[in-house]
Amino acid sequence: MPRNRRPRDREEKSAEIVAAATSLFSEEGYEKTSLAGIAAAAGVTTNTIYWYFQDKDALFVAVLDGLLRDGLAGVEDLEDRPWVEQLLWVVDELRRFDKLVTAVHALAADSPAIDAWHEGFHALADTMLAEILTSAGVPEAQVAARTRLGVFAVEGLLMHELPRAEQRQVLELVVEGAR
Amino acid sequence: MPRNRRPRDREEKSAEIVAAATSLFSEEGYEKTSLAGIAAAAGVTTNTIYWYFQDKDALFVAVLDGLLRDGLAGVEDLEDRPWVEQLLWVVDELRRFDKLVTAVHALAADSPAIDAWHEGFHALADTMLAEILTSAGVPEAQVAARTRLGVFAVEGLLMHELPRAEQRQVLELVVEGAR
DNA sequence: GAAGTTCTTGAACGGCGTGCAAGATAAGGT
DNA sequence: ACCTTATCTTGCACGCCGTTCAAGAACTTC
Repeated sequence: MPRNRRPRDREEKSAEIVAAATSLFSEEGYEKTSLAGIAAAAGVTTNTIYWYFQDKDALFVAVLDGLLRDGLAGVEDLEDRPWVEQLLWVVDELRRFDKLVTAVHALAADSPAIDAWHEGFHALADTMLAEILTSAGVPEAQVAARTRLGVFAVEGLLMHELPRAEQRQVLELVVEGAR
Repeated sequence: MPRNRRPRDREEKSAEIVAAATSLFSEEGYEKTSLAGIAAAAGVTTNTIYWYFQDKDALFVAVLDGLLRDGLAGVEDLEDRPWVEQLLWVVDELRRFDKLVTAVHALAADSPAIDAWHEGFHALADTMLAEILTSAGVPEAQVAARTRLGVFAVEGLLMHELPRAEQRQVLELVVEGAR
């Protein structure tokens, strides 16, 4: 009884599909990207995708996981910069995938898998932002509420284009008066 | 040369379609609502919708316009209440249509009609919130930035469920420190 | 009635996500 | 060397979607 064929293939092929899906989802958005298009870009058949992923949502979650992993890798070397600059960096980074941001919010209500990813992402984002605000001098009693406001501010900046100066103004208001 | 058949029908029928579309869009969201379902609920054929509206997006905009008109009608009698309560009322009101909120953000990038409605809505919202903040004592120089932060806060509260007390905390931060 | 406009429908198209049964590929056991 | 078995790939089909177009029905005016 042979246990497997080529244990390597699984990861490689699925990574190729995720790569193709990542660029198409990012460029065209979730709804306008078809599995047929992803399959063609990855050089496989549509149905092959179904061997590696349960459905379109599961593939989308895999894309999100990959982007999050890559994004976290770039966070390392900016810990010592001013907190506003850190947030602006995050805004710039996420802005490249603004179509995915709105897609996540739209799909979370219907897809448990995407909803779970969304909750996990916010838990992580809340933790990181709370640390930033704490080291920026926000008193402990205010960190929770200001963290939520900060997350809303970042999300707002993602979905509505604003000049750099006004982006900075909005972010500064998140800690203003907190000393 | 007969000029028209029954000038009344146009508005009545289109209003019936919009009514059916409003409830279905609100309950199921944009993507999960089919024109066939709307047509059935309105007692017409799918293709009849195309006589009154150019496409699904145009019908959606008509739904948004109707909801906005109804919503503005309820705003009148709360001008003298505290500004936080006013915003919480808006949050409650919009929360009933949270699926439409995410849908608008997701569709605006692809549909010029929806994008135009979105911009118009924000122009209106900015004006109203700016008035509220001004009469709440925010200095003129800070009104613009705090208005934007306030809009982001409201949108955030729409898309992420929070206990009432924390909703109030977040909103209060929007003017805190402004005197 | 005939003409002409307004509204409604039937039939069809291409594309979508997805399921299922058959086929290819390569490993292990004998 | 074969045959079994697990892994992977594909072909084919289904039902639903938004949208189009040409044909028909309903009604107003002449």
